[in-house]
Amino acid sequence: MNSKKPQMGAPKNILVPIILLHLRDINAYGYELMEKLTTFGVDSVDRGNFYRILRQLEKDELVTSEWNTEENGPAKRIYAITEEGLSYLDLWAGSFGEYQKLLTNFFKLYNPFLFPSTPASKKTDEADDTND
Amino acid sequence: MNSKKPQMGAPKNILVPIILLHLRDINAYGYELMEKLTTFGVDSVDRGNFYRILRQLEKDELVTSEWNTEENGPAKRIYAITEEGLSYLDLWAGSFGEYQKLLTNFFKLYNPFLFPSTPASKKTDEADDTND
DNA sequence: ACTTATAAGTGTAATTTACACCTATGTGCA
DNA sequence: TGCACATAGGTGTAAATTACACTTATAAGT
Repeated sequence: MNSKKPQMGAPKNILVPIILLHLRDINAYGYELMEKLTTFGVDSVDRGNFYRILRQLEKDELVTSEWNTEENGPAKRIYAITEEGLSYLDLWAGSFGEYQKLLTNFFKLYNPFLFPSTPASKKTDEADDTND
Repeated sequence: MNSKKPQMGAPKNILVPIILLHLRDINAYGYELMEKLTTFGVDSVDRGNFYRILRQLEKDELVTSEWNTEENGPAKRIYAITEEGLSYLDLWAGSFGEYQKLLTNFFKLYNPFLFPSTPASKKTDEADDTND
């Protein structure tokens, strides 16, 4: 059994469901996954942490892995999702609705007039990444 | 200056923007805020942590506080949002778009057919808390 | 006086994350 | 050959965050 269920309120580690989601489609190794996540929208994944997450997922039996020494270069540890992993993914996606409700509430209160269901009239435009 | 800006990737403490959002409308004390958050959709706020967050917000000058000893019962520490707090709130709400994009990507990949604009056919139903 | 509800706060262990570093393989090249 | 470099996986550990339990204090009801 997995020792940690997706406890809502705030998604502590969104990397986990994203990793599982990618593994649902294709088996992949860590380095490969990190690249995919970057194109997916995750900015700067910490490599050290990432590998540790993968090992933890394997401990929790949400994924399995085996070495691939066929190709050139360093050996790759190929990960595959398990049935349990698929269940976890569904569970997460389902219970995530709670969090989404919270966010909907937030934006309703934040700006009751410009509700983000019509992103046409976003006053922030594209230049909103002005974080110092 | 605030020592911590809303660093995207994953909202570590969604309580902060929610607190500020409520304080934008009305000045309130901690206990009161906690009740509001519960109705808002936040499940089980840890009291200890909550008060500590408020003090931290004050240190960061996103809010100010003063004692109210007028009314009966224990003295209340009334919080009010500052200009900096308002700025922070806007900054958070703006940069949160990145995270939302991530979530949109997730659900696009999770189920390309049933996009979560129609949550009618959720197969997980309500009875999904069958964890250990 | 004692109990309960409200209000704010502290102590601290566990968890999570960030940052830096380490091992190892293969390729290119000088 | 020997060195730098890119890939691939991994560890150590301090900082940050969170969860859980506990404490102080005021007022109301009995």
